[in-house]
Amino acid sequence: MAAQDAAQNALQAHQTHNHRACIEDALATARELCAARGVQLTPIREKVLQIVWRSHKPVGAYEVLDELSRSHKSARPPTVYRALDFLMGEGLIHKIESLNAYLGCVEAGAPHSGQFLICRHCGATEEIVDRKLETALEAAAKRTQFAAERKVVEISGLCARCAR
Amino acid sequence: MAAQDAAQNALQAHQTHNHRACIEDALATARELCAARGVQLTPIREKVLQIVWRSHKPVGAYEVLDELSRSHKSARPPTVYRALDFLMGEGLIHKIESLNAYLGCVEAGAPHSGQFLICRHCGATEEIVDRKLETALEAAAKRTQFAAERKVVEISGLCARCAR
DNA sequence: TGCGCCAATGCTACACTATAACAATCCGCC
DNA sequence: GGCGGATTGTTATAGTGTAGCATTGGCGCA
Repeated sequence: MAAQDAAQNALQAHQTHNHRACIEDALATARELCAARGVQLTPIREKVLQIVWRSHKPVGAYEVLDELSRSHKSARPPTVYRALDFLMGEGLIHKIESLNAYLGCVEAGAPHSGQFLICRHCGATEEIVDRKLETALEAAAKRTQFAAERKVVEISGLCARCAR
Repeated sequence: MAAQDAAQNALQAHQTHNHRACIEDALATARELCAARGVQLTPIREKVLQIVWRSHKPVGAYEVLDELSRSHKSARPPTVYRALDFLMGEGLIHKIESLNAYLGCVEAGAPHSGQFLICRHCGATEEIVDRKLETALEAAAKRTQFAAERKVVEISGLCARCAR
């Protein structure tokens, strides 16, 4: 079954690393970063960050809400969007515009717009940091004296595993 | 007033070229292309294309619907989305993911994902065709054996006029 | 002529994504 | 104790997009 294969691929992708550690790293980094900046990583915000990090697939806001509701019964859409906005503001997560979904940032702390490879089959999304691509973006903007602020780069297709 | 200035800038941007001709070119190209491909550029589809081309700002689907309703009273959301889907399928318009809005394609006929410079002040959005950027995108994907299909590149910031 | 097919449109309802606006609470500080 | 700012609670609603089935209209063909 194709859907099963896709799920399997995503699962294997997760198994190629210790995802529990992956989440813990992200949370630890977030705690340090927030402490250093004097902003509050409240329980709700931390929980939302954890939910977003549960997989390497972008997660929709209402999916976050469903999950968050288990521990915070009073959670409503604004609860989630506020937390997501905070986390984006601190550079801890990214929004994937072409999916209206959110993904943990692998370079938390370094302010940047992300660049993403999104597999349309298994959903796994990888954030890449490509200096040449960054340079090309800057150059393209500069060519028309455009002052770039945010750069959205989202490449959809098939990941190596799903393409075989 | 800032909003007035922005509107003024967008207006001037339009005045730097003959936008009426601009629209007519787009419609003529679309007609030729559809005829050559044996697909139907129906009145609704043509009207939607014209509405999208009314400005160089991305237009929301419901904005299109409002406008379309004047000539087609029975128009409903599906009417608009079907037309937009058709036009995207034929490469006549692009969707700007970060705005959930649609923009006429300046390179109709040549299949491509667009690259866009979006001014957050006046809203004017320019489609650029940057070969180096394209190459950098391909290279970035290839690096992880990712089979790229669609590439979303949307740079937000301030256009030269609004940055002054 | 009448039938069947297919593309396009009509139409209702609904799902999903996101925000406005105001109230309540908590907590540190004077 | 009370003030002020940040956070969360709460209700309602705005904005974006699709499912699903009915209807129409043109075109080929028996």
